[in-house]
Amino acid sequence: MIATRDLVAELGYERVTIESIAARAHVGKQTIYRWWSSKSAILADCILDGLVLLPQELPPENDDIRISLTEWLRGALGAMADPDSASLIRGLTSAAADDPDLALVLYERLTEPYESSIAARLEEAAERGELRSGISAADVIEMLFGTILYRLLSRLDMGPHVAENIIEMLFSGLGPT
Amino acid sequence: MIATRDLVAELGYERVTIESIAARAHVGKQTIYRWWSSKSAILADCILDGLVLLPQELPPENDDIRISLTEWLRGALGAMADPDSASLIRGLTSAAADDPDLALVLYERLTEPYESSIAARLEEAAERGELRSGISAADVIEMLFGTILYRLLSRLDMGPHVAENIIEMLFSGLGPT
Amino acid sequence: MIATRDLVAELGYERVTIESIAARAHVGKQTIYRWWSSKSAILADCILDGLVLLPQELPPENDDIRISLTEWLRGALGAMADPDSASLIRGLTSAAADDPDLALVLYERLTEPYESSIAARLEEAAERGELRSGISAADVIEMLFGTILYRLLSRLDMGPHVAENIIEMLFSGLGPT
Amino acid sequence: MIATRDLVAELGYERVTIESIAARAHVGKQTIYRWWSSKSAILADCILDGLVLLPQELPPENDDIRISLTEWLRGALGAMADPDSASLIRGLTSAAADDPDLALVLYERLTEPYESSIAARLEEAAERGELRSGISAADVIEMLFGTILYRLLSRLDMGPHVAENIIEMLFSGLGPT
DNA sequence: TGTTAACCGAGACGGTACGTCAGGTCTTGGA
DNA sequence: TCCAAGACCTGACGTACCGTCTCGGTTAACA
Repeated sequence: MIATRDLVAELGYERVTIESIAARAHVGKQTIYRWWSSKSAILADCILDGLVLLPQELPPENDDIRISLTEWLRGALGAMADPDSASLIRGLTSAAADDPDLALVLYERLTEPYESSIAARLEEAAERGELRSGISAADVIEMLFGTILYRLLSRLDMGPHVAENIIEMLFSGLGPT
Repeated sequence: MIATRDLVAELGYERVTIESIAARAHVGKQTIYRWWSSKSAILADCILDGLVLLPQELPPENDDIRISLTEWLRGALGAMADPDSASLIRGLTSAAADDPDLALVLYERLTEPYESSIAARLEEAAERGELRSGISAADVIEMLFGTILYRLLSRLDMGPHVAENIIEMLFSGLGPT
Repeated sequence: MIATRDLVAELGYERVTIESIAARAHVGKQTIYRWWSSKSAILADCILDGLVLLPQELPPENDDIRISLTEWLRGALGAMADPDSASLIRGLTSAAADDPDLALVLYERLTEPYESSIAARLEEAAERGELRSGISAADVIEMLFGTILYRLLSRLDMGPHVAENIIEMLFSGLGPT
Repeated sequence: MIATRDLVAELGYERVTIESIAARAHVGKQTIYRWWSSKSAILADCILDGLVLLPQELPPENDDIRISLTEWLRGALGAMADPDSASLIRGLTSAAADDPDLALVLYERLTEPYESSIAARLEEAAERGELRSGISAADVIEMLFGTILYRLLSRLDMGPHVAENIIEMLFSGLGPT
């Protein structure tokens, strides 16, 4: 529901009411309850329908994997610099914290498109010798998403240099050279 | 306020009402409003007063840094395996997503005790040759906390082997050996 | 609203709360506020709907006017001897003291049925030579109602002999014989 | 308490709170509760202390009793024409309707000063042949006060001609000449 | 084309919690 | 020692939304 997404972006999840959604959509409250059982369920469907924008696709395959990831992360962080997007994602976070079902939907929706794609990219890169072997795409995604989420909630800087730092640390590792 | 912390742990942040806090604390509602302006402000004070338990201290200095971090992470993840603690942290997350002021308090309270301690440990470790140089403690903390948070919200596994995987990846990095 | 009338009779106007009315009527508070703007407005509607009982009709026409009035007054005072009725009327008084609109409704509702009836009776009686001419029915009603009200508020005796005393004084006047 | 009288005059009885009285008088709330048990009790004392204006004393003895009463009633009604006084008396009425104790105090304070005085005047007048004998001062006072109260609550006219009508009816009686 | 059924906006309903106000009691710190 | 100042518990206020439940008016399918 477009009205829902817009209202969450405008006001934040907590401040959006079902009545306000109904009013904004020029729809009766009952019509909403006919299809969804809760506010978070509406959001879950917004996500499934792709109404909530997620970070863009990975850059094309022929790139260096490190550059690929850096650009992707830069794009994702950049999207979060937009106040409405940030507000929306914080709303989703709030909703997911309260509702395990929504959390599951959100998790799958967020990771699915990336997991297979990134897994393939990492594998190819490993074959090209750009990476060491034995790396789990899920772990990488988890770490990157977790970091974005943490910065988002902490209202930390989302500037472009941040992406480079993170990828640098991720690639080089902490161990001695 | 102890009543607040307990209720958030029991019911989740959203389901806690100011009235229920007042009733649990055998206190008038007005007394709460006299001292705090919102539910999240109470939570912020709970955090500042140390009523909300955070993961335990780092292990003793003489350990290998990698083992130190692994154990610390294992402990932190283990704490999140307790449903009440997990519920409390999810509540804090939800509150922080809605209230920038609380987010700031929470962020500072969470990172302060670790930042200096971990920074020192990392520095010593680097001197002992266990780490490469130029590593930002803040970045490490951010990545670890972000990962914990992400797993918590996604209801992912918090088992002990997870800590090892993460530290392994973090130390080795993604780059080719 | 029957619940309102009963509660006012039981507890007195000041001690009746909108919440208690809502609870007694098994109704949400908002439903009451949707239809009435204040407690006194509810009472005004009770009066207009005839839910509040007023003293009975005048006795039949063929009576002597003095006996008629005496009996009517005795009946009215007798009704006030019932604690619930007395409490209800005191409640109306309290409400009327606070709310001019209610006072108007109450005044009209109280006097209307009597004014025309008593006026006609007085006129007939004057024609029969039982009364001197030039008497205003409104003034008589005002004096009788005022006296009842005063006795009611002062918790003075409402016994049957009182009616006779009052009518005696009213008919004979204070002047020398 | 002067502060009370002023506040009642300014705001009306209903809108005056004990807290506002305390604040205006630069006095602690407890000090007020030490001496009075309720807002209406304070007002009762205000009346007793003559801070609240009540109808003036009867005119001097050498007047004709009928003129005396007419002037007294005119004065009383005139005082009620002042919105502040009327509001105050309505407040007392409301309080008396709810609180039998206050009603008693108020009744005694209101009638006492008049009863003995009017009783004596009526007796003298009867001796001078201005009145018929056997008249109860209490009944006269009750009727006059009742009428004033009724007009006050009904928001009826308090103009000077009203006094004359009432006294005329009271003296002449309803019976045939 | 006219009748009927499903749908849906609008919004009233019984509720819960909100944040505020005032009541009456209890504690305290300065005169 | 007294008392203003004001925190405290209580309970009612009037409002915002909740999720449920009728209402009419419109639309679409069938007669």
